[in-house]
Amino acid sequence: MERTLKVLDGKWTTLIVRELLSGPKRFGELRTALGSPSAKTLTDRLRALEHQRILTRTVHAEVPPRVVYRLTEQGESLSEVLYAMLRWGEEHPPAEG
Amino acid sequence: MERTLKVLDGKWTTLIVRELLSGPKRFGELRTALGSPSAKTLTDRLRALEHQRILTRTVHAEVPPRVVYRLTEQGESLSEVLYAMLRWGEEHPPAEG
DNA sequence: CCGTATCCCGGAGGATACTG
DNA sequence: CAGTATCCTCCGGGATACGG
Repeated sequence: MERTLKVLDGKWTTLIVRELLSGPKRFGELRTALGSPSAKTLTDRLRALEHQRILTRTVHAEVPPRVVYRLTEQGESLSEVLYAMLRWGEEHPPAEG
Repeated sequence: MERTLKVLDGKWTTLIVRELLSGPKRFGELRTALGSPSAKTLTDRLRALEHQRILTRTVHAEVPPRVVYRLTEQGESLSEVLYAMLRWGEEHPPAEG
């Protein structure tokens, strides 16, 4: 469990993975979809996920540059965890004051 | 999903829930089992979980005092999420350097 | 035993300016 | 477009001392 908690650590990490479950996305697409975290923060999280082999980073040599992030097989397997989270959240709305 | 992320937020929260899945525990038992987080931190997290109806806090009027934390039905239902985390962690060990 | 009250620190994350 | 480079803020969490 500690392993999973470490991989999904950080304010944006889980949301990044969720976003990529619907297919590879560019840096800018991710920023917009997530609600515009700072570029620094997004870069930091993406690099961490890359080092943990959760996603791959592909730079296309074009002008302007195009950088695509794609989940690895390991990354996609996190869908099991995210789906459990989704289910729980749907079935247990916040308590009233 | 945001709901689940909010409930499980914090360095110790998920581990607290895991610990309580094996049955109600006292404050001191939790501290020991978790590896001695500070009393302040543990109290903060337990209070947050209590407000979110994930667990209940029962004070037994004895000397010395005995305070027992027990998962609610909602809290126990988080086992689905934690189990998915456990499974993923077991099946995907850390990548080599 | 189970906290509360203070004080403190590191580091995640944001704001802004700049670059290949 | 997709970052880097800097600087800064905020606050979760730890350390310590004390209280019911």
